[in-house]
Amino acid sequence: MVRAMAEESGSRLERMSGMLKRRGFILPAFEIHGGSKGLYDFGPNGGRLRNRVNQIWLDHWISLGNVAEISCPTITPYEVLEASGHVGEFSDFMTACLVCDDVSRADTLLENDHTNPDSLSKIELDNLLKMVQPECPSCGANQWGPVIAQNLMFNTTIGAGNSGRAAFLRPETAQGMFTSFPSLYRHFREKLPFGAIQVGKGYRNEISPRQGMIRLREFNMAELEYFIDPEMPLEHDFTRWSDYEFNLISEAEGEIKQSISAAVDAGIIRHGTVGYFIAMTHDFLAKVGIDESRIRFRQHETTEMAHYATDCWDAEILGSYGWVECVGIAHRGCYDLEAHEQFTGKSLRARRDFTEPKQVVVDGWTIDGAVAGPIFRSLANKVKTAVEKLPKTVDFPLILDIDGTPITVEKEHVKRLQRTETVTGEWFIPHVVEPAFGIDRIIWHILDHAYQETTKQDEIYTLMRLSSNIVPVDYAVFPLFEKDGMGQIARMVNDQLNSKSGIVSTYDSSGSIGRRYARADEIGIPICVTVDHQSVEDNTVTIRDRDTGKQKRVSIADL
RNA sequence: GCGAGCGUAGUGUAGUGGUUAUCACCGGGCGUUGCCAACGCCUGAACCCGGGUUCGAGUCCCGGCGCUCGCACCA
Repeated sequence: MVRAMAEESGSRLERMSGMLKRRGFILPAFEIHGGSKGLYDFGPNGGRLRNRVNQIWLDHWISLGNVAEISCPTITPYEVLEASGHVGEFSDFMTACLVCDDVSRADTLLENDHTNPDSLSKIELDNLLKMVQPECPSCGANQWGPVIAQNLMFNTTIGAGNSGRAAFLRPETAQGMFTSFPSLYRHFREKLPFGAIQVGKGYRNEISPRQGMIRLREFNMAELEYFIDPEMPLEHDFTRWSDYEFNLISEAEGEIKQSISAAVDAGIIRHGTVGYFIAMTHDFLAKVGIDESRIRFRQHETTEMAHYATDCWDAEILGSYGWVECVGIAHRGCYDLEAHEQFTGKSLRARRDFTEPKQVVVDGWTIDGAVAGPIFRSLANKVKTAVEKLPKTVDFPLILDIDGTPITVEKEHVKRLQRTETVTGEWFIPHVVEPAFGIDRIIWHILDHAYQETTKQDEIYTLMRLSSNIVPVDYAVFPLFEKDGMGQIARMVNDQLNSKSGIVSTYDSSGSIGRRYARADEIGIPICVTVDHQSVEDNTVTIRDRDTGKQKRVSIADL
């Protein structure tokens, strides 16, 4: 029984994949050259469907009112992804033997020469490799080429030859939004919370892409980075969802059905904004035609979460491959902005005014610039910083340790510093809540959920019950026959529909009328318009609903 | 990356070394039919790539590429 079901669903998957290829939804890319694993085309129907999904996604988040769309390059300099932690987490450092071309992991080669080679940077590995000259495990030589970060990110070079700058194709769109933070902060008049969204391509050089559209090497992603002040009270309105029970799998409670506000109040969802985005994500998925009963939200185990995240929920969708994670909603704390700030020294902060200004009494020492400056020269600034940290009770002269050098500070080098400052606010690194959508995986499940097989005269009849929000073609126009003027009327109706903005209509006159309806059903065209003999008399046509097959007669003018 | 299986028209397939590669659906044209894959005629379209064995390879062998499944990997 179970086996029979498995075989049944297996062949359904095969028939569906065949149909998606035949009808130009999704197909293997570059197939005439043998194809390439993990790369797919969206065909003439899939292309438009993808575009409409992207557009709905953008509109969905922009409707929040404090979210802006941006677009960043996919080519990303090495340093950006080094700062974000991707180089360390995402890749292995490889080096090629100059004699036999065999590639080895640099840290493995240096295992006997360093206590923790895994922790070394690329430059450190390069240097240590030149110094140690370890033996090549395959040929015994000891000449090594430059260290290259390799694996899950695609390497590339900006510019030509030796002067080129190391770079990657981005593994996610997020980093561009973090590095654009100063511009976003100004755009939003320096007021949190606000968000940046972006749809675009991401690249991961997966070791072994599998399962069709589920793991790709180049994929469409859509991410929102929502910047918040961790100390500001949240203002999320959950009333829209007060009657809706979400499928949640929480770390503590297991599988439960609960409203979002209840789950947030109970602390199951650890942050209100995460809860709000879970609800928003659910609405988006429903809008593009995902079956609501096949959506669930699963909380990451504490051990499975990235070390900096405080809460993370995946939206999982049930389809032909089981439950697949399609959206990740993570509270990332201040990790990303802080990482870029530390790496670049540029401020990525927002300002928070105190409710009442604070009086800060400064009572200590500082250097007397006129005297100490010429004496300490380039160290003067560091001496000043050190002196200002001293308590007011110290006696001079005293010896300070500046970068490992003992410096004697005489009484005439310093002066008392006493003043009262009024501090009106403080700078802090905003926290980030990030919903990240795998568009291809979502599209796969849209197609999977829409694909329906019924039986008609002992044959399998295929119907795509796509949401009219995202169908690639909105109308099909058929002349019952292409004679007696029906063809001309049908062409005119088709032109009229196509001239409307955002509407796509196709004209089809080949084969019997039933065959044309069947073709339209397989693409998921919601409305078929048929021009018949009566149309010639009174300018009416029949319109047929895809899902019910029901027809009614309307005037051409009313279309 | 390792192991196993597979690769034939757009799709699904038949083909155990021997004519011009099977069948169905499919696509296009014409005809016919008063609305749900009807029918007739005509027509289009394939052995993944490269080597080898052989008089002869879609078929056997080797390598590559791709697909599927397990193991590993999957911020």
